Amino acid sequence: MPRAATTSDVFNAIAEPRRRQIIEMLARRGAVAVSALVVTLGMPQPAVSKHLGVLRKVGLVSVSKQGQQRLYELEAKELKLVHDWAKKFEQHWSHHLDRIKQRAERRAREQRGLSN
Amino acid sequence: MPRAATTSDVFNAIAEPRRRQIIEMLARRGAVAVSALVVTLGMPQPAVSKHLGVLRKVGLVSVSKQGQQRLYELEAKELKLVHDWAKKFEQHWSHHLDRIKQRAERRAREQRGLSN
DNA sequence: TTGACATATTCCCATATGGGAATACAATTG
DNA sequence: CAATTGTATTCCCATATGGGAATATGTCAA
Repeated sequence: MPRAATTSDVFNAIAEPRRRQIIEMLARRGAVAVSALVVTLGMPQPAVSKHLGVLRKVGLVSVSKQGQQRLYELEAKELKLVHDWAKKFEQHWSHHLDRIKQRAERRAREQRGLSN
Repeated sequence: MPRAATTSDVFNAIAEPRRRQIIEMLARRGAVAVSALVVTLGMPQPAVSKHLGVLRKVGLVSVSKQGQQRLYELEAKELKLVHDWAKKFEQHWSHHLDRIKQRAERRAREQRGLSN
C-alpha cells in the first residue's frame, strides 16, 4: 500500500512544505490570485495550481472567481484540527521543559555552591 | 520528484494515521514496549517497528533498552512545532467562527422579528 | 550452547507523488 | 471573430511509500 493520499487528510495536505508556504501567504494576504502566489513564491504556475487543488480538496482553501482570476482564501478552521490534535500533548512538552529548567537551575545552584 | 520523505519532517511523520495512533498511545501510557503497541493497536510487529523508526528519525520518540524489550517514549517537544505552526492561524479560524456566530444571531433576530 | 522470545531489517510490490513541459480551457480585450 | 492573459489539466518520470512475508539480530534463561 502506498502512502495515504495527500488529499485524504489535512495532516497529509500540510506535509508538503510548499503547501505550508501557500497557507502562510494566504493567511497574511487574505484572498490572493494564483498569479500573485506564482510571483511571490517563485514557483511555476502549474505547481501552484496543483498544490491549490490539494488544499481545496481537503477544505483548507476556498476559491472565488474575479474576472479571469481565481482568488484563493484560507479556510483556517481546518487548521484548528491540527492545532487541537497537537495541543493534546501540551502538558507533555511543558513537563519536559520543566525538567530541563529544573536541571539547569540545579546546575546553577551547584555552581554557586562550588564558587562560594 | 517524489513526495518528501516521511523522515524529513515532523509534519511528514505525523501525516500517517497509524503513527498518530502510536503517538497518542505513548502520550497516554508513557514508556511502552513494542509488543504492547503491537497488542493494543493490533498491527503486525514489523509495521510497528517501521513506524517507530520513522518517529525516531524525526525525534518524536526516544528508545531505551530494558532487557530484551525496547521502551519507546514520546518526545513531545517536537509536537510543539506543529502546535505553534497551527496556532499562527488561530485568529483566522476564530474570526471565521465569529462570522458564523454573527450570522446565526442575525438569523435569530430576524426570526423573532417575524414572529412578533 | 541451545532455545525462546522481542525487535529490527530486508525484499518485493502496487501505488500516489511532485516536478517539468506541453496543452487545454476560460475570460477578457480589440 | 482572433489574440491575449490567467488558470487548470494532462502526460511522463524518478522516487519513497506502507504492507506482507521472511529473516536477521539481540537478549535472556536453562
